[in-house]
Amino acid sequence: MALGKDYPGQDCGLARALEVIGERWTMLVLRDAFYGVRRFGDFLAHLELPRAVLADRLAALVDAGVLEKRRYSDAPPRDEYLLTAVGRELWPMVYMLGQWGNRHLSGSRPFRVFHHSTCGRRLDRTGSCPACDRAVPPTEIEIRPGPGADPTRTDPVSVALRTPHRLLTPLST
Amino acid sequence: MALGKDYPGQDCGLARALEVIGERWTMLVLRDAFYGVRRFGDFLAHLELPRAVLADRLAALVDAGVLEKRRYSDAPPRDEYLLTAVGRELWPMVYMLGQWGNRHLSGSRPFRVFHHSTCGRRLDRTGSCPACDRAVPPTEIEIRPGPGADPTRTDPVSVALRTPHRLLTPLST
DNA sequence: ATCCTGGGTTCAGTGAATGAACTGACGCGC
DNA sequence: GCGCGTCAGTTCATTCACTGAACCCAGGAT
Repeated sequence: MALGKDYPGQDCGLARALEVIGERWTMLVLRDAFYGVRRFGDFLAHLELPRAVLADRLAALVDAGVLEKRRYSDAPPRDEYLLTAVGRELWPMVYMLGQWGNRHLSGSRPFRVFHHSTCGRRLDRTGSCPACDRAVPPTEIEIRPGPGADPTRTDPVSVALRTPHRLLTPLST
Repeated sequence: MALGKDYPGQDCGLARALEVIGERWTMLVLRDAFYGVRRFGDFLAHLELPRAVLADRLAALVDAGVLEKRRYSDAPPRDEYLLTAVGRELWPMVYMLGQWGNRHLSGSRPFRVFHHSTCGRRLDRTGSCPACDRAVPPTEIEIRPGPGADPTRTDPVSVALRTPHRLLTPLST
């Protein structure tokens, strides 16, 4: 968002939340993090956003405690970005917003569908399993390609997501 | 958001949703609409955003079918903005994001608290009533001032929200 | 020694947000 | 009829964030 990313006059938790995750691209970065994306280059290729913006967003999310930057290799030095416990609490909002968009704005052909990995049932619009009758945490969710998925994309993330995948687990490599 | 508000490469319901409600100020406009704000001037005074941005956001939300513009007076000509059924489906996201912000970013003093109007119990973090054990629709929610509310604001919306108020019902005038 | 890869930073150009000023339709008091 | 006030915008110069391309640097690989 341009010119002042915060909302100083709003005495409201929503305004505080939007100051952290309300900027352009940020929610999509988080979505990818839930999908298992951890590395700068993977975010970059999948989201097709300017590198400078990605670097800024990742740093802001780390700063806010939503992501954690962790070194997974010293030679060469490589870092990965992981959702913290605070960040993982955002899953219901990310999921429900995506479902809302699918229902009303996507011609109702879902791009990806989400199943409860332990029982196989497809999640309802609130993110609950109709069989188990409870909200399913992201660690128990399997993402599968849906009928609307774009088959032409060749970036590593799009390719990896063409096969079923458990949320929060890394995307190969 | 600056320079392209959409995410053309993202084959995802979340991206579609963010193109509609992901711009700066838009979620706060929706929050106010749930609180009962309906008129241009009330949004303007409560959100303290530039008039041009408000006009743009309201028009975009009407265009997307999230809000409905309805004439409530012919002389003088006056319109009000109401949430449509599609827009009202966004309540869980607005509520849960606000709760997440309260928990992690607001020093944990909530600005406003939400109760189930039929039984009086305070809603949990998912927007459900602990007593009735179900998700509460916004029409059954009463908003009350919380301990962190700013007592210095004098705009009509802030003043009206200092007394308990049912969501989606108009704020006096 | 040179190339390649991953993960950035720098920088000019663009376009959206800002805030103040202006417009226009109408109601009201005189 | 005339001025004043209100509501809902539109216009416009300025400011600042996003964009995309170029550049940088560390550490293998060749």
